[in-house]
Amino acid sequence: MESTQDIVKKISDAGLKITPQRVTVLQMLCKLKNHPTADELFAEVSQILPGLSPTTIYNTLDTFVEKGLIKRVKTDADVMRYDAITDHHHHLYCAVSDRMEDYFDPELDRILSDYFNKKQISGFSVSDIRLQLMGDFNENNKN
Amino acid sequence: MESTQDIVKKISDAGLKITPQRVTVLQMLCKLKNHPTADELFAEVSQILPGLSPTTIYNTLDTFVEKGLIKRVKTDADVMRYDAITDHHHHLYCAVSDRMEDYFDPELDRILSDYFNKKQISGFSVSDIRLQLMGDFNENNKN
DNA sequence: AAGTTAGTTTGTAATATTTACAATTTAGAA
DNA sequence: TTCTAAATTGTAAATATTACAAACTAACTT
Ligand SMILES: [Mn+2]
Ligand SMILES: [Mn+2]
Ligand SMILES: [Zn+2]
Ligand SMILES: [Zn+2]
Repeated sequence: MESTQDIVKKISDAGLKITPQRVTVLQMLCKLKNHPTADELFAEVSQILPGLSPTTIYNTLDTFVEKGLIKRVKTDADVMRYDAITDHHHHLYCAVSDRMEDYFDPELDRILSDYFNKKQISGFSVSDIRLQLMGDFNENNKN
Repeated sequence: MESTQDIVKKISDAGLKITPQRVTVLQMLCKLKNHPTADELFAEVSQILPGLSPTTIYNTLDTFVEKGLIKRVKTDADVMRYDAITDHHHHLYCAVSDRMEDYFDPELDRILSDYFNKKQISGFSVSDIRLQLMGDFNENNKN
Protein backbone atom coordinates (compact mmCIF):
# COMPACT_ATOMS: atom_id res chain seq x y z
CA MET A 1 0.00 0.00 0.00
CA GLU A 2 2.58 2.52 1.16
CA SER A 3 5.51 2.24 -1.25
CA THR A 4 9.09 2.93 -0.26
CA GLN A 5 8.88 5.90 -2.62
CA ASP A 6 6.04 7.39 -0.59
CA ILE A 7 7.86 6.74 2.66
CA VAL A 8 11.01 8.42 1.41
CA LYS A 9 9.02 11.38 0.11
CA LYS A 10 7.25 11.84 3.45
CA ILE A 11 10.54 11.92 5.34
CA SER A 12 12.14 14.18 2.79
CA ASP A 13 9.19 16.57 2.73
CA ALA A 14 9.52 16.92 6.48
CA GLY A 15 13.00 18.30 5.91
CA LEU A 16 14.73 15.24 7.30
CA LYS A 17 17.63 13.28 5.88
CA ILE A 18 16.85 9.92 4.36
CA THR A 19 18.46 7.14 6.36
CA PRO A 20 17.86 3.38 6.32
CA GLN A 21 16.81 3.61 9.97
CA ARG A 22 14.16 6.23 9.32
CA VAL A 23 12.83 4.61 6.19
CA THR A 24 12.59 1.22 7.85
CA VAL A 25 10.99 2.53 11.03
CA LEU A 26 8.31 4.43 9.16
CA GLN A 27 7.73 1.54 6.78
CA MET A 28 7.36 -0.87 9.69
CA LEU A 29 5.01 1.45 11.54
CA CYS A 30 2.83 1.69 8.42
CA LYS A 31 2.81 -2.07 8.07
CA LEU A 32 2.03 -2.91 11.70
CA LYS A 33 -1.58 -2.04 12.35
CA ASN A 34 -1.43 -2.70 16.09
CA HIS A 35 -0.10 0.66 17.27
CA PRO A 36 3.23 -0.79 18.41
CA THR A 37 5.45 0.33 21.24
CA ALA A 38 9.02 1.57 20.80
CA ASP A 39 10.18 -1.81 22.01
CA GLU A 40 8.12 -3.75 19.50
CA LEU A 41 9.37 -1.53 16.72
CA PHE A 42 12.94 -2.03 17.89
CA ALA A 43 12.50 -5.80 17.70
CA GLU A 44 11.00 -5.69 14.21
CA VAL A 45 13.34 -3.13 12.70
CA SER A 46 16.37 -4.83 14.25
CA GLN A 47 15.70 -7.87 12.12
CA ILE A 48 16.04 -5.75 9.00
CA LEU A 49 18.82 -3.53 10.33
CA PRO A 50 20.98 -5.53 12.73
CA GLY A 51 23.02 -3.33 15.03
CA LEU A 52 20.24 -0.79 15.35
CA SER A 53 20.39 1.12 18.60
CA PRO A 54 17.31 1.49 20.81
CA THR A 55 18.24 5.14 21.12
CA THR A 56 17.70 5.52 17.40
CA ILE A 57 14.17 4.16 17.74
CA TYR A 58 13.33 6.73 20.39
CA ASN A 59 15.06 9.55 18.51
CA THR A 60 13.39 8.63 15.25
CA LEU A 61 9.92 8.32 16.75
CA ASP A 62 10.28 11.63 18.58
CA THR A 63 11.44 13.35 15.42
CA PHE A 64 8.57 11.88 13.41
CA VAL A 65 6.03 12.99 16.01
CA GLU A 66 7.56 16.46 16.05
CA LYS A 67 7.28 16.70 12.27
CA GLY A 68 3.75 15.32 12.29
CA LEU A 69 4.61 12.17 10.34
CA ILE A 70 3.22 9.92 13.06
CA LYS A 71 1.22 10.24 16.26
CA ARG A 72 1.51 9.04 19.80
CA VAL A 73 -1.35 7.03 21.23
CA LYS A 74 -1.94 5.84 24.74
CA THR A 75 -3.92 3.08 26.32
CA ASP A 76 -4.69 2.38 29.97
CA ALA A 77 -1.44 0.42 30.13
CA ASP A 78 1.84 2.06 30.91
CA VAL A 79 3.65 2.24 27.61
CA MET A 80 3.60 4.77 24.80
CA ARG A 81 2.44 3.52 21.43
CA TYR A 82 2.77 4.93 17.96
CA ASP A 83 0.41 5.35 15.04
CA ALA A 84 1.39 5.85 11.41
CA ILE A 85 -2.08 7.15 10.58
CA THR A 86 -2.14 10.88 11.03
CA ASP A 87 -5.54 11.47 9.50
CA HIS A 88 -8.25 12.10 12.06
CA HIS A 89 -9.62 8.87 13.46
CA HIS A 90 -10.74 7.21 16.66
CA HIS A 91 -9.80 4.01 18.47
CA LEU A 92 -11.49 0.82 19.57
CA TYR A 93 -9.78 -0.47 22.68
CA CYS A 94 -10.09 -3.57 24.81
CA ALA A 95 -8.51 -3.11 28.24
CA VAL A 96 -8.28 -6.86 28.82
CA SER A 97 -6.24 -7.71 25.72
CA ASP A 98 -4.71 -4.22 25.42
CA ARG A 99 -5.64 -4.44 21.76
CA MET A 100 -6.31 -1.21 19.90
CA GLU A 101 -7.80 -0.78 16.46
CA ASP A 102 -8.49 2.20 14.27
CA TYR A 103 -12.01 3.48 13.82
CA PHE A 104 -12.99 5.88 11.05
CA ASP A 105 -16.46 7.39 11.06
CA PRO A 106 -17.10 10.61 9.11
CA GLU A 107 -20.79 10.54 10.00
CA LEU A 108 -19.96 10.52 13.69
CA ASP A 109 -17.38 13.25 13.20
CA ARG A 110 -20.01 15.39 11.56
CA ILE A 111 -22.40 14.89 14.46
CA LEU A 112 -19.72 15.74 16.98
CA SER A 113 -18.40 18.81 15.23
CA ASP A 114 -21.98 20.07 14.77
CA TYR A 115 -22.61 19.51 18.45
CA PHE A 116 -19.52 21.37 19.60
CA ASN A 117 -20.08 24.19 17.15
CA LYS A 118 -23.38 24.90 18.85
CA LYS A 119 -22.37 24.07 22.40
CA GLN A 120 -19.41 26.19 23.46
CA ILE A 121 -17.42 25.09 26.48
CA SER A 122 -16.62 28.11 28.61
CA GLY A 123 -12.89 28.65 29.04
CA PHE A 124 -11.92 26.01 26.52
CA SER A 125 -11.64 25.96 22.76
CA VAL A 126 -11.84 22.53 21.16
CA SER A 127 -9.41 21.77 18.36
CA ASP A 128 -9.76 18.01 18.08
CA ILE A 129 -12.27 15.42 19.26
CA ARG A 130 -10.89 11.98 20.04
CA LEU A 131 -13.01 9.03 20.98
CA GLN A 132 -11.80 5.94 22.70
CA LEU A 133 -14.42 3.26 22.37
CA MET A 134 -13.85 0.83 25.22
CA GLY A 135 -15.15 -2.68 24.83
CA ASP A 136 -14.48 -6.17 23.59
CA PHE A 137 -13.30 -7.50 20.29
CA ASN A 138 -15.62 -10.46 19.84
CA GLU A 139 -12.81 -12.93 19.64
CA ASN A 140 -15.11 -15.69 20.86
CA ASN A 141 -17.80 -15.34 18.19
CA LYS A 142 -15.63 -16.99 15.59
CA ASN A 143 -17.82 -19.85 14.38
CA MET B 1 -17.46 18.04 50.05
CA GLU B 2 -16.28 14.47 50.52
CA SER B 3 -16.21 13.89 54.28
CA THR B 4 -13.75 11.58 55.99
CA GLN B 5 -16.76 9.45 56.90
CA ASP B 6 -17.59 8.96 53.21
CA ILE B 7 -13.97 8.18 52.37
CA VAL B 8 -13.75 5.61 55.13
CA LYS B 9 -17.02 4.04 54.05
CA LYS B 10 -15.88 3.78 50.44
CA ILE B 11 -12.69 1.98 51.43
CA SER B 12 -14.52 -0.24 53.86
CA ASP B 13 -17.26 -1.12 51.37
CA ALA B 14 -14.56 -2.23 48.97
CA GLY B 15 -13.54 -4.83 51.54
CA LEU B 16 -10.29 -3.10 52.40
CA LYS B 17 -8.84 -2.30 55.79
CA ILE B 18 -8.93 1.28 56.93
CA THR B 19 -5.44 2.71 57.19
CA PRO B 20 -4.26 6.31 57.50
CA GLN B 21 -2.38 5.86 54.22
CA ARG B 22 -5.47 4.79 52.31
CA VAL B 23 -7.75 7.38 53.83
CA THR B 24 -5.31 10.18 53.17
CA VAL B 25 -4.53 9.10 49.62
CA LEU B 26 -8.19 8.88 48.65
CA GLN B 27 -8.98 12.13 50.43
CA MET B 28 -6.15 13.89 48.64
CA LEU B 29 -7.15 12.48 45.28
CA CYS B 30 -10.71 13.75 45.84
CA LYS B 31 -9.41 17.18 46.76
CA LEU B 32 -6.95 17.59 43.90
CA LYS B 33 -8.91 18.20 40.75
CA ASN B 34 -5.93 18.04 38.42
CA HIS B 35 -5.72 14.28 37.90
CA PRO B 36 -2.41 13.97 39.72
CA THR B 37 0.40 11.50 39.13
CA ALA B 38 1.61 8.98 41.71
CA ASP B 39 4.54 11.26 42.33
CA GLU B 40 2.40 14.32 42.97
CA LEU B 41 0.24 12.34 45.35
CA PHE B 42 3.31 11.07 47.14
CA ALA B 43 4.51 14.63 47.68
CA GLU B 44 1.14 15.82 49.01
CA VAL B 45 0.35 12.84 51.19
CA SER B 46 3.89 12.78 52.59
CA GLN B 47 3.27 16.17 54.15
CA ILE B 48 0.40 14.71 56.11
CA LEU B 49 2.00 11.33 56.74
CA PRO B 50 5.76 11.75 56.99
CA GLY B 51 7.63 8.52 56.42
CA LEU B 52 5.21 7.37 53.77
CA SER B 53 6.79 5.01 51.28
CA PRO B 54 6.42 5.58 47.53
CA THR B 55 5.65 1.89 47.26
CA THR B 56 2.56 2.46 49.37
CA ILE B 57 1.34 5.08 46.93
CA TYR B 58 1.66 2.67 44.03
CA ASN B 59 0.16 -0.21 46.00
CA THR B 60 -2.71 1.89 47.24
CA LEU B 61 -3.52 3.35 43.84
CA ASP B 62 -3.39 -0.08 42.20
CA THR B 63 -5.67 -1.51 44.86
CA PHE B 64 -8.13 1.36 44.52
CA VAL B 65 -8.21 0.96 40.73
CA GLU B 66 -8.75 -2.77 41.11
CA LYS B 67 -11.67 -2.17 43.46
CA GLY B 68 -13.11 0.54 41.23
CA LEU B 69 -12.68 3.33 43.77
CA ILE B 70 -10.63 5.40 41.36
CA LYS B 71 -9.67 5.38 37.69
CA ARG B 72 -6.52 5.67 35.69
CA VAL B 73 -6.32 8.41 33.09
CA LYS B 74 -3.70 9.06 30.49
CA THR B 75 -2.56 12.03 28.52
CA ASP B 76 -0.17 12.27 25.60
CA ALA B 77 2.65 12.62 28.12
CA ASP B 78 4.38 9.62 29.57
CA VAL B 79 3.05 9.36 33.09
CA MET B 80 -0.01 7.67 34.54
CA ARG B 81 -2.52 9.91 36.27
CA TYR B 82 -5.37 9.15 38.62
CA ASP B 83 -8.96 10.29 38.90
CA ALA B 84 -11.18 10.11 41.99
CA ILE B 85 -14.28 10.57 39.87
CA THR B 86 -15.55 7.18 38.82
CA ASP B 87 -18.84 8.38 37.35
CA HIS B 88 -18.84 8.48 33.59
CA HIS B 89 -17.30 11.66 32.25
CA HIS B 90 -14.99 13.02 29.60
CA HIS B 91 -11.85 15.13 29.60
CA LEU B 92 -10.71 18.46 28.28
CA TYR B 93 -7.00 18.31 27.59
CA CYS B 94 -4.38 20.81 26.50
CA ALA B 95 -1.26 19.11 25.17
CA VAL B 96 0.84 22.23 25.63
CA SER B 97 0.21 22.71 29.34
CA ASP B 98 -0.58 19.01 29.96
CA ARG B 99 -3.61 20.29 31.87
CA MET B 100 -6.64 18.05 32.08
CA GLU B 101 -10.12 18.92 33.31
CA ASP B 102 -13.30 16.97 33.76
CA TYR B 103 -16.17 17.39 31.35
CA PHE B 104 -19.67 16.18 32.11
CA ASP B 105 -22.30 16.30 29.38
CA PRO B 106 -25.38 14.06 29.66
CA GLU B 107 -26.85 15.51 26.47
CA LEU B 108 -23.76 14.48 24.53
CA ASP B 109 -23.77 11.07 26.18
CA ARG B 110 -27.33 10.56 25.05
CA ILE B 111 -26.45 11.46 21.46
CA LEU B 112 -23.49 9.12 21.47
CA SER B 113 -25.24 6.15 23.02
CA ASP B 114 -28.14 6.62 20.58
CA TYR B 115 -25.68 6.69 17.74
CA PHE B 116 -23.88 3.54 18.78
CA ASN B 117 -27.08 1.71 19.54
CA LYS B 118 -28.09 2.15 15.92
CA LYS B 119 -24.66 1.81 14.36
CA GLN B 120 -23.10 -1.51 15.32
CA ILE B 121 -19.37 -1.94 14.85
CA SER B 122 -18.65 -5.35 13.40
CA GLY B 123 -16.45 -7.47 15.63
CA PHE B 124 -16.57 -5.07 18.54
CA SER B 125 -19.04 -4.42 21.32
CA VAL B 126 -18.83 -0.99 22.91
CA SER B 127 -19.09 -0.79 26.68
CA ASP B 128 -17.91 2.75 27.31
CA ILE B 129 -17.45 5.87 25.20
CA ARG B 130 -14.68 8.21 26.27
CA LEU B 131 -14.02 11.55 24.69
CA GLN B 132 -10.82 13.45 24.93
CA LEU B 133 -11.44 17.00 23.83
CA MET B 134 -8.12 18.39 22.74
CA GLY B 135 -7.68 22.13 22.76
CA ASP B 136 -6.69 25.20 24.73
CA PHE B 137 -7.78 26.50 28.07
CA ASN B 138 -8.22 30.19 27.29
CA GLU B 139 -5.72 31.24 29.89
CA ASN B 140 -5.10 34.47 28.01
CA ASN B 141 -8.70 35.75 27.98
CA LYS B 142 -8.56 36.74 31.62
CA ASN B 143 -9.54 40.41 31.56
C1' DA C 1 -9.13 -5.91 76.91
C1' DA C 2 -5.59 -8.97 75.03
C1' DG C 3 -4.39 -12.30 71.49
C1' DT C 4 -4.20 -13.62 66.75
C1' DT C 5 -3.55 -13.22 62.04
C1' DA C 6 -4.29 -11.81 57.49
C1' DG C 7 -3.63 -7.79 55.27
C1' DT C 8 -0.78 -3.63 54.89
C1' DT C 9 3.24 -0.82 54.89
C1' DT C 10 7.97 -0.14 54.48
C1' DG C 11 12.75 -0.21 52.62
C1' DT C 12 15.61 -1.99 49.44
C1' DA C 13 16.71 -3.76 45.27
C1' DA C 14 15.37 -4.92 40.63
C1' DT C 15 13.10 -3.92 36.27
C1' DA C 16 11.36 -1.30 32.53
C1' DT C 17 11.16 2.69 29.92
C1' DT C 18 13.10 6.71 28.37
C1' DT C 19 16.63 10.40 28.05
C1' DA C 20 21.44 12.62 28.07
C1' DC C 21 25.59 12.90 26.07
C1' DA C 22 29.90 12.44 23.58
C1' DA C 23 32.15 9.90 19.94
C1' DT C 24 31.58 8.10 15.42
C1' DT C 25 29.42 7.81 11.15
C1' DT C 26 26.83 9.34 7.15
C1' DA C 27 23.57 11.95 3.89
C1' DG C 28 23.52 15.12 0.81
C1' DA C 29 25.02 19.83 -0.50
C1' DA C 30 28.84 22.25 -2.61
C1' DT D 1 35.30 14.38 -4.06
C1' DT D 2 35.16 17.12 -0.06
C1' DC D 3 32.84 19.09 3.66
C1' DT D 4 29.61 19.68 7.31
C1' DA D 5 25.50 19.50 9.68
C1' DA D 6 22.67 16.00 10.95
C1' DA D 7 22.04 11.30 12.40
C1' DT D 8 23.38 7.07 14.72
C1' DT D 9 25.52 4.51 18.20
C1' DG D 10 26.93 2.94 22.85
C1' DT D 11 27.10 3.92 27.38
C1' DA D 12 25.48 5.80 31.33
C1' DA D 13 21.93 8.24 33.80
C1' DA D 14 17.22 9.43 34.90
C1' DT D 15 12.53 8.26 35.69
C1' DA D 16 8.76 5.41 36.67
C1' DT D 17 7.25 1.30 38.36
C1' DT D 18 7.37 -3.41 40.40
C1' DA D 19 9.17 -7.43 43.34
C1' DC D 20 9.98 -9.04 47.61
C1' DA D 21 10.80 -9.98 52.41
C1' DA D 22 10.65 -8.08 57.01
C1' DA D 23 8.07 -5.32 60.20
C1' DC D 24 3.83 -3.56 61.53
C1' DT D 25 -1.17 -2.98 62.35
C1' DA D 26 -6.42 -3.20 61.65
C1' DA D 27 -9.84 -5.57 63.08
C1' DC D 28 -11.71 -10.11 64.17
C1' DT D 29 -11.86 -13.60 67.97
C1' DT D 30 -11.74 -14.86 72.47
MN1 LIG E 1 8.40 6.33 31.64
MN1 LIG F 1 7.04 2.62 33.04
ZN1 LIG G 1 -4.84 4.73 15.13
ZN1 LIG H 1 -11.66 13.04 35.28
